Amino acid sequence: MPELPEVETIARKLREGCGADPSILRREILSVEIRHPKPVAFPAVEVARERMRSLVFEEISRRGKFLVCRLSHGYLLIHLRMSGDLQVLPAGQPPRKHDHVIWHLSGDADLRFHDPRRFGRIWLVESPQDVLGPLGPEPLGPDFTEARLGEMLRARKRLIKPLLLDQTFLAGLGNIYTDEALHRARLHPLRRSDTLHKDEVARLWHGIRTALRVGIAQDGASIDWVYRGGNFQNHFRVYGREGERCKKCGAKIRRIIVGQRSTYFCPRCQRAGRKSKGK
DNA sequence: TAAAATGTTGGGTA
DNA sequence: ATACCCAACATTTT
Repeated sequence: MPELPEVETIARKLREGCGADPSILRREILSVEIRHPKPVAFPAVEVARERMRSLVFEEISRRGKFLVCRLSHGYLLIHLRMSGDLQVLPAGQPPRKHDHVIWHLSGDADLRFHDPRRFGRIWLVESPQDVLGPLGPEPLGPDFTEARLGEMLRARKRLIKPLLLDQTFLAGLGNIYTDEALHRARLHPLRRSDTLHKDEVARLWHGIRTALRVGIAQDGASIDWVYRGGNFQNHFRVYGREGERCKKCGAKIRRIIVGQRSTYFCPRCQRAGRKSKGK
């Protein structure tokens, strides 16, 4: 479920703790309980379990939609995909349905990977680049400039929405924040990437960064059956609002399918350019 | 009931 | 090589 702001929020909570939930930093992994092998992408399940034992969580960060845990040796990388979640619970609580991996930590705390759809994956690697290498730039990073975005867009001939969802193009946007960013930029989701003018590139750059920043400020979104405290769902301008009024112009929000994904936009604010579909 | 859900990947086509 | 389409993964919810 999570996109960049949700993963950022989870990383911060694991790092700093959250209310009664303690930080997992400096805690030692006493043992790892793998109740379902599916999420363990690398190395083999038993090897991963053995290697994690006695390691310590030294640093928690994020790259795109990946949670990056630097351990006292190597890195634990976690991708939550559609329905994954990470929670810290007091030791000794019985596992719940869909708790697939449980790290038993020093100080009587457990870290749990909970994932009903089981699309999520974890990796234990020496170098994070092995997994994170193909990712595009960080949209909130210092090297992602307006000029860089313009060059990136011009180098491709793709529809803008599927391109923004491509993690090798830009790391961290998902279906929600892409639609929100395009609305902020007043760009139609079917615009072709190499047709954007300079001011449109600037609007897109600001739209992407503002949507993500607001999402992070709201602790991410909590929708469907996963509630983890975020509030961004109450700030959606277009996502999930088919038939409702655009908060900017009052037109009815439309829903179309682009690249097999629901796509919400305002037909008045985000007018399609004449040559937007190419051909 | 059928459809849809914050994601990615692999296979096929042009 | 690039771009695009579809199916698949697995479960829950509306």
